Amino acid sequence: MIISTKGRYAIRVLLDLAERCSGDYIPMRDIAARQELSLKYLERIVPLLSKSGLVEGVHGKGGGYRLAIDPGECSLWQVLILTEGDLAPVSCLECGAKPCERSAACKTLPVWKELDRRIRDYLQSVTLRDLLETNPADHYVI
Amino acid sequence: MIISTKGRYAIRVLLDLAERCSGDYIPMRDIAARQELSLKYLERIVPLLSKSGLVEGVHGKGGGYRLAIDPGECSLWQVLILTEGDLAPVSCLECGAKPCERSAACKTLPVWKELDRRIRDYLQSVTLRDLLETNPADHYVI
DNA sequence: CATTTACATACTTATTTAGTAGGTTGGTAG
DNA sequence: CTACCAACCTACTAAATAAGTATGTAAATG
Repeated sequence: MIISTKGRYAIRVLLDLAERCSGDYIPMRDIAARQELSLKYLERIVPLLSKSGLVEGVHGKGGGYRLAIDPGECSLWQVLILTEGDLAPVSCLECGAKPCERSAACKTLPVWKELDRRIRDYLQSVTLRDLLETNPADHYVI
Repeated sequence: MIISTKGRYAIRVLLDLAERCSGDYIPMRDIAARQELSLKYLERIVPLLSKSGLVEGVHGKGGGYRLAIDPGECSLWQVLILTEGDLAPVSCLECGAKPCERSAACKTLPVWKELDRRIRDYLQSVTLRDLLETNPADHYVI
């Protein structure tokens, strides 16, 4: 598993916000209820999105969150690196990993790099808007 | 991280065996030394490959392991599912995960399925032989 | 029978995951 | 001004996973 609940929930919150972007602020309490997720847990996740300017939060009555970006301009990759920190498929590619002495001769490293690239490419190619337009019923398992 | 040391070490062991497949049995002690990996840890990993017929082990003096398959016929995916059990990018896709009640309406699920498919496709497309032929120096980071 | 090597089981230590608990800060309505 | 609401912060916890170690047993060879 590369992507934990943190990243998945973050995307669901953003989609929920995108689906009802009237300009009003939507309290996390509502989103947690709709998405059937722990409010307390979401309250730990969403500030990560807030700090990076993906959403803006307003305190107090009538407050809540509002999408601060165009869903078409926000890729899943962008969201996931905020919450997961890193999506490296192997620990040797994690940012901050101490450089491996065998890397120059490592026959497997190129595969991990290519896998990493493919994962990043795909997740960068999918935006929140793409998911909004998705009708899950259109997809069937092959 | 989807792929732990278990899977990565398994591949390195298989490559080591493939590089010197004279028909002789090669003791894990030698491979551990060459690859600079813990012998004891490898002794826990390699039986997984042995049970599935990727390698054959022979006890006693002159014993060790020998590749039992054609490196060109063995994909990395095949090796990794043996050692990792599962390479699902999200827990909802892990085999044995309890089916999610929201899955029919879940707008994110198709993305995870497609990501899963791309990871599997790539890892199925790379064989041990491909890695043998690899000269790591040919690859540069972009 | 002694040595060598594969194979098995149980433990350990650190980290990560998926939250909970309990508060503080800032803004709104009455 | 005060009650309320909602964002935000910090610390904690329980369970699982990762990455090994330790200590054996089983089988083959010389």
